[in-house]
Amino acid sequence: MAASASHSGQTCSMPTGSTLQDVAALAGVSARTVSRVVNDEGGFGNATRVRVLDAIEKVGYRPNMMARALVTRRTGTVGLVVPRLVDPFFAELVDGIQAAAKATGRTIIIAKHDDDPAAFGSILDTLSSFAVDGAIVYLAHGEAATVARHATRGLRTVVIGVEVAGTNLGSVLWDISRGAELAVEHLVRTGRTRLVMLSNTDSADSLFPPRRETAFRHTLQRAGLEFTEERVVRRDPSIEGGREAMEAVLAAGTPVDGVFAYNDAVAIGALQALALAGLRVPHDVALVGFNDIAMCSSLVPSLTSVRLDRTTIGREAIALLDRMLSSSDKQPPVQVGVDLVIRQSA
Amino acid sequence: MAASASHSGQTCSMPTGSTLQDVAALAGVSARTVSRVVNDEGGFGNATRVRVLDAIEKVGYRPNMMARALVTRRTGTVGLVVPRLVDPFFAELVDGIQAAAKATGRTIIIAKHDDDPAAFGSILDTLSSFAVDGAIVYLAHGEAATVARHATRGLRTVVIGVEVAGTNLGSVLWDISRGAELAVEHLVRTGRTRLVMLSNTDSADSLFPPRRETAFRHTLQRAGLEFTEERVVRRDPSIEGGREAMEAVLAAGTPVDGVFAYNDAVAIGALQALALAGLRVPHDVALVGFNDIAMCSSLVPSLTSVRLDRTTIGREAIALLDRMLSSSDKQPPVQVGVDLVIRQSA
DNA sequence: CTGCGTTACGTCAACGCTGAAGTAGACAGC
DNA sequence: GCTGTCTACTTCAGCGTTGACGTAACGCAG
Repeated sequence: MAASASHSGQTCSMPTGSTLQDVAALAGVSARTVSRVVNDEGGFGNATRVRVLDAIEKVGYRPNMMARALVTRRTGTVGLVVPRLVDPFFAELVDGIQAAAKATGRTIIIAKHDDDPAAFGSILDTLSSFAVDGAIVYLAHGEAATVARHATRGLRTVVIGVEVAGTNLGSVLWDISRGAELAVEHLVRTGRTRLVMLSNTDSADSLFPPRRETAFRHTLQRAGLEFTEERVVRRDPSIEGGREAMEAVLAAGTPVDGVFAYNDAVAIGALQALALAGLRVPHDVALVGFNDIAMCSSLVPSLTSVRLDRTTIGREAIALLDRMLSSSDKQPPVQVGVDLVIRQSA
Repeated sequence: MAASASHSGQTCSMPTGSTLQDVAALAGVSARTVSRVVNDEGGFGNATRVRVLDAIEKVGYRPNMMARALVTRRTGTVGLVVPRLVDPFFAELVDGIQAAAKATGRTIIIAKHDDDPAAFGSILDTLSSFAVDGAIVYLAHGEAATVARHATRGLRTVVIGVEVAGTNLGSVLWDISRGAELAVEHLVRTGRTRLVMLSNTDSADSLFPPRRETAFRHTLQRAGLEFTEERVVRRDPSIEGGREAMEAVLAAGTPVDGVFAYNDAVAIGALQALALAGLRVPHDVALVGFNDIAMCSSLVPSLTSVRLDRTTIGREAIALLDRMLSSSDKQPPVQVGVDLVIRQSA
């Protein structure tokens, strides 16, 4: 077949790309041999290799991943599930993971769940359908059970950010408590004594312990500074929330010369509120954010923040998934360090 | 086979999820019938449907997309290629497209090319390998030829943001010139007469015409305001670039009471520079951004900006791709409206 | 010249699914 | 009763690829 390839051999509309068969026919070998060359399995002569490679070039052959995946059960694809893409933290996280995946020749399928448990479940179903080699997920609230169930069914999964106990999930963790300590210690060390934390409303009732708040309290106490409940103000962890929280602190007349924000967005909001109130940062009030999103260095004043290195997280997550794919032993959680990036704001 | 399903029927390690065959055996019908039920093709009795659905539930069957795609040549997947994910504009664009895709039951594979032509090409190759139904791409500089070549090979492609002439690509466009006009007209209408544009260095030599700059010049002229070259300052289209550009304007002593920024990041930078210089926005200087990223409404003062509605763009891109998939006729470009969102800064 | 190992292939079946075509039974009309 | 039409199925092949296995040709030791 396809022997009608006349001199120019140009098949006009190539609706379904060419296959191993086409290449084989042109090169005068069997499809199996072409497959061997494509996958560099060895077991072919050099002359054959050259002929096959030529033919591949000529017909523009691209391996069909669907067919390959059907037989090998590996797609070279990793599902990545995050709550949101518009949040710079997650956008940068995705970026880091994708860079790491690229380095190991994997493709990433990104999905977002918007903290919707139903969406979360169906995303995992879809990923299974697509026969991803594994998944890296940042959990929706309380969806640990769902992800654990899928993992039991065979989806190798790395959870990032929290440890889910008693399952065969992998974990890549960072020490939020330590990060918060670093931030507060820095404020104390630079002479701030009237500290306030702008926290997340979720912290009050979250399934996860309010690690930043706990660290804030303990670090204050260790430093011999008084902790009172009015020194933690909780709002939505957004710019607006941060602005409101800071305004609330100022309106309440709480004396303040240092602020630890739940995340960088909150810190940005605080920066706005302080500017509106005519307070200078860091002269009057020092300010520390959390996450170290890219924008921190672009602010005026630039924002001191606790850094979670997304490149490292990505690399570790992919590496852990690799280990989980090549061995079914339970893999220990991976800790990624946090550090404080000191800029102008504190 | 698999008749060993004892009373509880629990297969412990389920490495390769169950198949149509497994369901068929349990329900006592042929695999083809199960397939019919799964795809709701009709041609089965109600009793059978219930039995099959039960069996599906029981064995936890999930269709294997690879196998299905191999036969049907449709994966229900769309490749989405953007330059960057960390840029809020693209993050929001991805969000909009993904929302639209979800509504039509599609899955999105996201890839980023970082304006690297080599990466761009290999991304398109990968997408072809994965047999995506189509692709939505935001071009890297000058990669129109690459995308056109892939389109010729059968990859249905929608290009967003620019029109690529003389090809079988679809386009979703927005009228940047009109957006720039709206912005500048607004500044003029509100009594600003000493306008400055903070532009992109690329504008000078880009393959794309510098539409914002042209519109700026023409709108000034139409309004009877003098245009001089010093009224356009070009820098990197980032926060830092915007800050530098604004500082350059102030340092040069160019009189200014209105600023049109290349994008919102530049506007944010300008906002910083103006604040540092003790100028109030909008009292002393009015400021308009471009794109209307989410953060515009969170700034202080909130930023007036030209809105490109990402939800609409996403919906139109997916709809256009749908049309391209169901008909091989050349589809006309789709225009998405732009408008000006007036906030505090102008 | 035989036996055995190695290299370089080819052949065949299978992955899980669906399109096409077939079949068995029920039911209607004349 | 015969034909035709419909419904509800079944059977079979094949999508493009790779794993398992077969085999022809060659080299080389004895």
